Amino acid sequence: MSRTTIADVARAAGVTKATVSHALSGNRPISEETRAKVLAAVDKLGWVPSQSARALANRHANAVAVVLARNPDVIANDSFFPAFIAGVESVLAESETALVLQVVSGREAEERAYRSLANGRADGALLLDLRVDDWRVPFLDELGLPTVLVGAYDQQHPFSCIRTDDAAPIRDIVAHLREAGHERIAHVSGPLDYVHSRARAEAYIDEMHGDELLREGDFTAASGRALTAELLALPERPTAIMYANDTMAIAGLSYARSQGLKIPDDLAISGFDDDHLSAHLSPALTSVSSDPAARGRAAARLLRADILGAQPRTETVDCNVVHLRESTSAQSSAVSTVSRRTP
Amino acid sequence: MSRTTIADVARAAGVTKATVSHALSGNRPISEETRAKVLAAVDKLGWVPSQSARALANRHANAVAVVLARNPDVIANDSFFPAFIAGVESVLAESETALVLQVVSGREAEERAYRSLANGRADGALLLDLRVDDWRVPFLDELGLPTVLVGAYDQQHPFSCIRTDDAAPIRDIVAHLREAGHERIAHVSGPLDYVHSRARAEAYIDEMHGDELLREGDFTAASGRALTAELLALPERPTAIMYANDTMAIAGLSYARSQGLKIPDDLAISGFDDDHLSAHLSPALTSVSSDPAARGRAAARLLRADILGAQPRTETVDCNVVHLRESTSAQSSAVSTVSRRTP
DNA sequence: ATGAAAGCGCTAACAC
DNA sequence: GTGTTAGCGCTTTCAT
Repeated sequence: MSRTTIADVARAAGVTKATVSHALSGNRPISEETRAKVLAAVDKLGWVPSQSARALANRHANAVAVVLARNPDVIANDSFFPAFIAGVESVLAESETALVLQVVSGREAEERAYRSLANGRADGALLLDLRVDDWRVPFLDELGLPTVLVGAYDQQHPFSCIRTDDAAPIRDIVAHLREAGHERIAHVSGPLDYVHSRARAEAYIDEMHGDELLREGDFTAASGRALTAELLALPERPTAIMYANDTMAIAGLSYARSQGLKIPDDLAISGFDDDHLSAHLSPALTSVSSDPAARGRAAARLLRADILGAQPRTETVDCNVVHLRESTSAQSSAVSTVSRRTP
Repeated sequence: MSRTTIADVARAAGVTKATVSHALSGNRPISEETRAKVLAAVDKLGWVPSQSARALANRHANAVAVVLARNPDVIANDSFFPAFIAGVESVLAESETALVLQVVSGREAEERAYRSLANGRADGALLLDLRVDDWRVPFLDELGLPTVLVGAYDQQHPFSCIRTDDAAPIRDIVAHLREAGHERIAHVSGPLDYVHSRARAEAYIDEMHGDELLREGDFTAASGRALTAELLALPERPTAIMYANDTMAIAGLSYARSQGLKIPDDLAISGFDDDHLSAHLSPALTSVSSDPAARGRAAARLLRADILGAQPRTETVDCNVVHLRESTSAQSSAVSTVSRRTP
């Protein structure tokens, strides 16, 4: 418990608290001589300003927040999140800003969390896992907490936003599958109230002219398996299944194999998110990498600007790359990594 | 920016600030009647106490910290970290405690980070990636910041500690490989100044009676590949390689294959950390799962107790489970998952 | 260029 | 049982 305060420093330097404060912030002219004395005293006492006192006086916390309403288990198996956070941190580190992470369960807890964040714990928030008509958007607007939406949120909103084109890679994969002769192409999506799940599903529906072979999953291996079973039990079963993440894809792949199907010859399979091991599976899994770190960096930069008072703006981070691999190409073996930037 | 303060609530309820404060904290007797009035006013105004003001007055932040001195990229590809954080959060959520995550580069930045955390940003810290003779241990002791060491730190220290037995799974795998007839067993470790890397390496050296086939990697795919190349170029090449994580193991596996070796017949391979896809690789990768979430929960509980003034104590969380799979067993195919609790 | 003093919003002695 | 008041450690007018 560092008991040294600005008063101790002031005393040691033979000046007042105000002078110490200004010597460090540069908020008013200070003679070189006294500044040197102050700096020496600071150094000698190893003083670091109290974050809480500073936050109270300044009305800002030097911290930004991410609130996750997810189940802790889901966080553990998500490959997007850690990379995203890493990207965020790489920007925040420049300005010695901290990241406050809060996991909540239930809407009431989440509201409390945002209220208390807005009340001195954080200067802004990053909103993930956006849902269609997300209640948090108007709520945070009312709280007046600078916020950046991470995801293509289409409703009215007053915030900065990091968009991604989720439709393009889906269309690309459909096109690829069709070239390979597939006609009955299914899609196991994520929960459709997530904006990104919906965007992908809509692109799929648009390409396929219908949702006959669309099934709504929840990103877990269990749902991947169950929905694959359902699809394969159809009178006319699909010959290809596109999954909304790699976890479901692999669960589906295992199930299909257990039913005696050969991948990709009997059933083509693609994932999404491109887990760092997916390229090493056998067959290597076709997937879409999306550079979550780049999105984290962009989001953090936008949020920093917003906090400093910039006008909110929308930025599209186009980093989806389709990796076509063995699991969708009957001529197997070759690890054909056709990378292609989405337009 | 919620402008409502405790004073507004007091006015609305027709009482003073002190009464409001106590009505909520229960720190002194309050008549049911006024408590009801206060609660109603709080509710009506949607008031949430200012974290910064409270932190300043109370000298505690309702937050704990994790400082990572890692490169952001490394965070993104680590399967331990997100699960650990998820475990931590599941405990912190109970007490509405926030987690402050800070990524720093360089020792000076790290010292500043801890100083400022100790100064009102956090009530305690979780120390990961422990190194032999870690400077942070005496440093945090001097700062007086309650801390929990996550890892088997053997030097003198005044903190609570979450230990894991890293040696046992290594011995198990060596034993398994020997039973399969292997004699030249190599180990590609993590950086040896990490206590867990060292513990594993020492167990290996002890089993093998030497470090002839030990190579020090850094957990990246690149180092896995390079050191595998080095080992396979040896006049008498190893017939088995144990890697300190799955990423290096898979990189090594790919390299070995590119040299025409069959896995596991020509070369047996094991990893560590049991990435959630490792069981789905082909051959399925022998690895060690370690339940990072359980360690996160234990660490958070210990830290909470420490902050509340409990005596520091050391707890061993024994959750290492060896998963023997195809990559180490010549009779391939069967996904033999021999799970076995380490003693 | 520097000092003095008034808060920031909350908690907790200290009255009554 | 409730009101008054003095801080917590910093920033920032307002003086000088």
